[in-house]
Amino acid sequence: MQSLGQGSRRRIVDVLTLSPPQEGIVVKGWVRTVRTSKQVAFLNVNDGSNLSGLQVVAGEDLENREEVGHLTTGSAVAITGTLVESPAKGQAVELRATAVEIVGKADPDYPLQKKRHGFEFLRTIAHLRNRTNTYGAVFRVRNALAHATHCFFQDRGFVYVHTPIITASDCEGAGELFRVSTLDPESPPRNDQGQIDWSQDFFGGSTYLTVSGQLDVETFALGMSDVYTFGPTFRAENSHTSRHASEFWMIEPEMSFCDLAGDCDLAEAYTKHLVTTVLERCAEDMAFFDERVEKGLVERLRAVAEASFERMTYAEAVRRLEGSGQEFEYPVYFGANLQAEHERHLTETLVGRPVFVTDYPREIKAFYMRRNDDDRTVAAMDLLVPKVGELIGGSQREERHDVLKAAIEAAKLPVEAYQWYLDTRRFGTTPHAGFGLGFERMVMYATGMQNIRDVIPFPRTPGNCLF
RNA sequence: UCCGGAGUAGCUCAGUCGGUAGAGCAGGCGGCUGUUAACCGCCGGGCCGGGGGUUCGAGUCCCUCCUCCGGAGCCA
Repeated sequence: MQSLGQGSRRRIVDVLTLSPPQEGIVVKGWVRTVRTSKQVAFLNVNDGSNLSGLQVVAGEDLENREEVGHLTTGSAVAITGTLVESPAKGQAVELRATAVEIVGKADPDYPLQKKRHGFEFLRTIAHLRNRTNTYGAVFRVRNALAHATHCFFQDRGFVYVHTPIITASDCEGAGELFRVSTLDPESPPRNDQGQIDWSQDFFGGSTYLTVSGQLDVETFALGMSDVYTFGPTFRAENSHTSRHASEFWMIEPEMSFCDLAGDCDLAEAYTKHLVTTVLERCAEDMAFFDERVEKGLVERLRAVAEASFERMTYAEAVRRLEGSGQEFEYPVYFGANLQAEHERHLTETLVGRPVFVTDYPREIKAFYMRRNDDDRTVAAMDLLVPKVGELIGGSQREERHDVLKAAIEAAKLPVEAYQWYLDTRRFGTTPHAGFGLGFERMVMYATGMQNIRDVIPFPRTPGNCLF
């Protein structure tokens, strides 16, 4: 039996690097366009390995030339032929077909056409949209960013920790949770007071989908030094914005024996590594985004790769914003959470490049952030970047047992549920720090795409869980 | 959840003052000396988001609901 593995075909991106002529080349992919004239038919075939695809020429001598000329967009084909220099403009080489096997025809109602579609429509056919120029490029870049993430941390000796998806506690009070339950919703068991008795649920108590792997990964840092987690995260927030999804991916590194400045150093190096890698590895796709999605994108990213990021305290940021003369919808004052409009103005206008804002008032930050000596701020940092706003949020963690316990109590969280977390502060605690990066935010930043639903393969948002 | 905008052919859209529903692309058929979002000709294609109202008459005006988009909040 003949094998149909990868060995029997070549990726188009690789074929394009060969110097013609080359006989006996086999490519397989999907037809993007068909142009037919009396003698010749031209197919643009794309296998997802690059943006431009390969021009295939079906000449008169081809046995099934008639059938090939009637191929519809979206059909799957396997082509054997000779790679030759192209006599026409538009491409350097083309594949002169000696055989075209029609592997899978596309019905005439194939929804993708040889023209621009709106992103809104393409979201309704998320199972097919990876076959378009834009989404193919998005998902190649997304892949490159994921790979670059692992390379960056692995090269620095970080251990990849798979933190759990199902959790028992509302980790940090970060947003609404999705409950995980196997109880019968029609008739759940009830206690004496008539309330649902969650102790009879699958795990013997209430469980939820994770909103952050941070607390779990912290415990690994306090034993394995440098670690990171990279996985799906879930928020049941009813947000209708272009920047929020109910299911998204998050990268959370955590380092022991590290302070806030070291945390910023890592965040800056990581961001630059991602940007540099994607410019190098996805040059064709990035040029496409630069031309069709956001003019000046490549230049903007290059500047990020070379700039040194500004660092300023929250207090200074507030002073700069107050003194900027800019009118804001929401007032700026010490103690206020920086609004999206403030963050954008700071990084885009006042600083003009990425900026770390550090040392926020402790009232507006999470309980686990380390209290500063001034007693009113915590060792938190946000990385703000032009166009997107907050890209990374991190902090040095509170390593002092009693201070942490008091913070949990002050936040009105159940101390019992955090006993395991507090344990790490009793058994060899160390200063440690980490941050979280919403992966889709990074993909948006790198591609210039404006909507989170267009950078994740199958977006989940309130009221929408198709595919 | 709040504020704003939009729903017309498979897609992208036009539709004047309220008076019989339009184009381009896609699809089908044919033509064309190697095309580049090819080009030329012909053909098929509509619950004008749903419901209610005003009117002799509603895609168009009013009410209501739904969905989508943008922004805000929440956050990543």
